[in-house]
Amino acid sequence: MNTLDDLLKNYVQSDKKHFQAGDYIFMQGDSARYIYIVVEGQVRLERFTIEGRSVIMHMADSGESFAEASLFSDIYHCNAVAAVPSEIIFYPGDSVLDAMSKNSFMATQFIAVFAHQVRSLRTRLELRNILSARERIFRYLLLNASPDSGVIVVPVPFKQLAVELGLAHETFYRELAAMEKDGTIRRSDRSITILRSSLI
Amino acid sequence: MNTLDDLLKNYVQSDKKHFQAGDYIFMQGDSARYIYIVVEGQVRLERFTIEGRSVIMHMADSGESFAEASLFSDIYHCNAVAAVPSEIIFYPGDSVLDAMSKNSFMATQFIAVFAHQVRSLRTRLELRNILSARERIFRYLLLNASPDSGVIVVPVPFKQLAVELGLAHETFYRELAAMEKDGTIRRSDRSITILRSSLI
DNA sequence: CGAGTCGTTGAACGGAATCAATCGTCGTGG
DNA sequence: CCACGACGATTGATTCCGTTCAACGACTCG
Repeated sequence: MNTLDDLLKNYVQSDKKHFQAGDYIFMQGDSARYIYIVVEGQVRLERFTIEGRSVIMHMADSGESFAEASLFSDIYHCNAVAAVPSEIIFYPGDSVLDAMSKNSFMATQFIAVFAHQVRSLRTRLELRNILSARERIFRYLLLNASPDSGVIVVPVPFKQLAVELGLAHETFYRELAAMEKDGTIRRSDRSITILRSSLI
Repeated sequence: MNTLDDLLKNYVQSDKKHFQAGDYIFMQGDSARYIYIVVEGQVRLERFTIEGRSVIMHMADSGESFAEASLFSDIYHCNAVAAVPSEIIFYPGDSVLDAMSKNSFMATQFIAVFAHQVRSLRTRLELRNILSARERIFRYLLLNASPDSGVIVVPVPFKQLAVELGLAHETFYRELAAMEKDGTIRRSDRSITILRSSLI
């Protein structure tokens, strides 16, 4: 039970809808009614600023939820736009709040999901403080390796992992190749094994 | 009511303690009993990995909470070490859970705090995807400017803001000076005014 | 069998980190 | 009360390494 969707689907009725690339899911100032889950696709959250410029606040990928803060606000404070054709689930905010007030176990689970997410985001942010691509990748591997075997199974294409790590995919592949060459790791398809901690 | 401390102090009794730099607040594997708030100082959250290496997961600064996930775990999954002399508040996890189950309003507030934090972390992470220092700073300013006046009041030393933006402070000062010179912003002490959107 | 995407490697460029030095301010203690 | 140290703010010069552009092979899917 790591995602909001896993939790909410047990307690609250939802709706589902498809959006074309460029479609608005909601706009800044609209009354905040729903929490959303990206089933498939990608959603861009952007805020209008002075002079009509927009600034990207977040890109929600498939599996992620967004606009959770709408539970506690009357209006949305940003736009949500489908960046690619996307399948989106809607949970009515008032139903969610209602379920929480009636079911403290569900409320607790809700907090657990958020606490987990906060921890994960903090760690990702901390990784970005590491300048060296090599070191950043290596620390990521250390953090995600199974403690006993030192194996990491990457559930997504490496290209996407590079994005998550904030690296150009070319750099990522290059460093991975270098680390394999010097015996730091071993690769086979989607799994990586840490052999030794080259860098101290 | 934006922080856990603001919320919890109304419902749960806490304890306070001082730590010297290097002191352990808890260690990986200890039974998870408390949620913590950094009143003053800085705490390093680190995880031991294979071969006894440790990887930093997060640096908690003053005002921040940490180990919130301990509410839902039997043991801590990382070490917490005071990086500098620090003043730390403890909230017993079971008391917090108890308060939440008895008071659904408090539980809802708890979720609001987390939702806010998640949104904030996502935005910070998204900012880091911007390669150019100039653009990164400028987008930060746009996001944090008062919508009408375009004024940003920075509550911390610029040096610290540079850290939050993931830039060397020299780079930060340089770009700020350049932006002031070319008329993009105006500065006076701790407040910055956006004059025009130089970059499109 | 093409279109699209992942994976991979090479070469060149640019810009941010780094090292270094200086100034101003604030607090502190002798 | 002044000397000193600590730290923020600032600017200059240099280095380095990650991005970018480019090109190619492998593989999948329609």
